[in-house]
Amino acid sequence: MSEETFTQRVYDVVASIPRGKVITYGEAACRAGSPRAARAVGNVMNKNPDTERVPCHRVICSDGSVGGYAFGTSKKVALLRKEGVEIIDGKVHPEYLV
DNA sequence: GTCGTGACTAGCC
DNA sequence: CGGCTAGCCACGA
Repeated sequence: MSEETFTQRVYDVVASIPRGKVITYGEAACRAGSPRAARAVGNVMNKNPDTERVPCHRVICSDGSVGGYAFGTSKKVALLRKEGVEIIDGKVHPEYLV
């Protein structure tokens, strides 16, 4: 149970993000147990095999930019907007952060 | 055990 | 405001 790796932990954290909200890679990394592993989180998301189970599109950069997406940043933005997240100039409003 | 990789972050010019 | 550098972490080969 507690043998979960950082990767497994990230999936759980991202999956716990409420719809219509987003968090930064640093925040996800912090919840995963490594506040400095924002980059590692990105790696996990990129390898994320279950995008439907893990809404990796709800993870954005700390500066508000959408960041990247395995299916294309454009797709990520479209999904966020559908969830109710307002994005301007490619940047998500900080109030949407959980 | 070592190296390379990447959807990051913060600081500096 | 915009671009670049250096530092950071976890995973696979």
